[in-house]
Amino acid sequence: MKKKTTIYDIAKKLDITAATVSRALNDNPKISVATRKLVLETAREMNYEQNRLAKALKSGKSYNVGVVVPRINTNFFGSVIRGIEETLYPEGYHIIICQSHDDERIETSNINSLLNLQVDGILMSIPNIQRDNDDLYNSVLKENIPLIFFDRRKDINGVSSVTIDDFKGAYEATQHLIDQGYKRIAHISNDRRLQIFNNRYLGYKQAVIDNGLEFNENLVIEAFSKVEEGRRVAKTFLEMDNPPDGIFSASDFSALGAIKEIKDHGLRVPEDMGVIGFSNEPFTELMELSITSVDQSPIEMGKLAAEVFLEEVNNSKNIRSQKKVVLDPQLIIRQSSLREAIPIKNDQAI
Amino acid sequence: MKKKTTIYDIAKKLDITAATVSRALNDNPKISVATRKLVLETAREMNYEQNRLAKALKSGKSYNVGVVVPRINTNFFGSVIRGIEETLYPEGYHIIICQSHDDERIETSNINSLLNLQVDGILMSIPNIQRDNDDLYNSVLKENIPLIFFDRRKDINGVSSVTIDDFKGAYEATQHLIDQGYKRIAHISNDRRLQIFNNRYLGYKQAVIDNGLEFNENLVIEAFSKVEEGRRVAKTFLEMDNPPDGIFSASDFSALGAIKEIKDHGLRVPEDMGVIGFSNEPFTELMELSITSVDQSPIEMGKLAAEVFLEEVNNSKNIRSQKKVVLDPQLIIRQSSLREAIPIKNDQAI
DNA sequence: CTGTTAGCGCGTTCAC
DNA sequence: GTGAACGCGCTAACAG
Repeated sequence: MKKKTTIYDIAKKLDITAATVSRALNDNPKISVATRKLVLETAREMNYEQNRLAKALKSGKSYNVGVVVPRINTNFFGSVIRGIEETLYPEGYHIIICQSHDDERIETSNINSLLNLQVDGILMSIPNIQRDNDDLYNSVLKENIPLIFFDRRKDINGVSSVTIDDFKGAYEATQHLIDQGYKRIAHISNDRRLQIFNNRYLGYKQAVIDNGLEFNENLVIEAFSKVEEGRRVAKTFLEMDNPPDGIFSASDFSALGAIKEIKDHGLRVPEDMGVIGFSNEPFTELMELSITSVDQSPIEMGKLAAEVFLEEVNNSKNIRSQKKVVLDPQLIIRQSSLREAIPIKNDQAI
Repeated sequence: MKKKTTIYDIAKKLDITAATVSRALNDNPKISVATRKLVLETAREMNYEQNRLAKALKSGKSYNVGVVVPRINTNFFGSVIRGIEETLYPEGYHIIICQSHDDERIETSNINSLLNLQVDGILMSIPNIQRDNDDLYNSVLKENIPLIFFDRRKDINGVSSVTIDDFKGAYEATQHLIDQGYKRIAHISNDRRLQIFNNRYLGYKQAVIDNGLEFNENLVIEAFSKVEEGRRVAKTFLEMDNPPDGIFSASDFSALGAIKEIKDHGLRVPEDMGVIGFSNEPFTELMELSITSVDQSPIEMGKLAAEVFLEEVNNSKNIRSQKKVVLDPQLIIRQSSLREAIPIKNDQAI
């Protein structure tokens, strides 16, 4: 274990006191230019590096931020974290990752553990199935450390959030289907206790109503974000007496499942049925029949969440801001919803 | 800022000394059962939590491990990190993530930064394009903290690694193509200064030779792991006087590009040409024409890397182990290489 | 068994 | 401007 050089080492060498070295290193105004220069030079010579643990213990600020996500190996969360890391690393912060596995108890453990590490902030998406962890979130606020939700948020007094406008994304997707001539639009939903899914549902519903179409609750079925689930729901739709001719899904995976099922039933996409997913997962672009989807710009979302954190941590510590940043979703039009041979407006379509 | 209870608080309350409290909390043998019980109880009452920063400062052990990957938002790296986190979190460790962006200078910054945080170990994949950062890796070893490479490794004295057997994976993929009746197998390679790609190349080559086929260097072309790159290389292959009828690609993305290009040339996959990728990216399974690929079991790889770290950190600190764990790759046979209507042996195929 | 003391590395009073 | 002294929270060494 090679010993690191401390401020004492360089103090001894220069025959001054450690306090002076500390001041020189921290740009303290009351110090002579000469000694500062001297200290900085010898610090470099001796490969001095500040011990961040000691500083953290002393100051209470660790320059670490905690990030809690249900799981890390999905394109969406991975990309958000990427955005967070890229914004915070240049500012001297490090990212500590925890996975909640959509489990409230693990989430509680994660957050307590992060608090104990004296993280300077926590950025997170709440678990999928969660009843009431408000006390937990409030305990973070009580410690006066910024808490920021991204994507899967919840209304908590004092907690900022960065999301996309799910309502708008869903509305535009549904509108696009209607514009393409589909007359009877169904919706594959997901657990609507989560705001994001409820908002997508509401956006869909509003678009249907605004276009003078009949809103039918039977055309809305919840499903997990899985291919098989999409198949299951599509099967139900197809076996109806009066089946839909368009599907807006709150998930790309269930959208894909729906497409597979539709084809297996001998129908064509997009000729007979139009399908749109949500999230713009990489595979939606790669498919032979590319899938129209709503992009959530996750990297951007991560960057913004990080920026909100930086604002909160740098500004007045006492005023809880509770900022709400809402990103614009972007409909990426691809083959699965393009029945009409209209010119493609969106240059991001293939 | 609500003050946390420290061992002093509980010492004062019990009218004993902080050292005793510390001993009680740390299962020190020389302490009476009575006081231990008393301490533990009041600790719980007062919601005491050990300050890990103070402990780290004192002990030099932070219970943090650093993970450095080129980028986090890919299925492979995300899954490895997932495996690492799931293994280390129950042991009380936290994961600090850094992205090197395949840049040596950022990598250097990452590692120095992690050392400064006094991480107890560093788990990483080396950057794609890298000349010689051996000094950097050795500086980690000099501090006597475990360094473990996963996937993208390099031979460094004292550094353990967890990889899959790329040679074997490539060999089996190529063999499978030959077994399916393809006679002239080409290879889309990648930067072979990286061991993984060189080993895939060697495995391919050996399989070709072992089967008595002609090995032709012209049938090996390097490409980045991108769809367009796969198209480019496939185009070159198809325009040859004597084009190949099978392609083993070191990447799923270039394999997909190749398939798209082949189809655009009016040929069929797998009837006219067989294609196999590498990594078992999620999309390979989802495609309408599902793609045969080599699975690298990334989550397992992460778990093993974490276990190797735990061994090294728990065992004798002075002996550098340099363990080499090699995982078995698994060929996932799907449609893109299945010309013969043979029964599918692999139950993981669709 | 338990109390006392000291130190991990740093920043920050308070004097001078 | 600079030095001396202290404390962040915890643990290890030495007493007793």
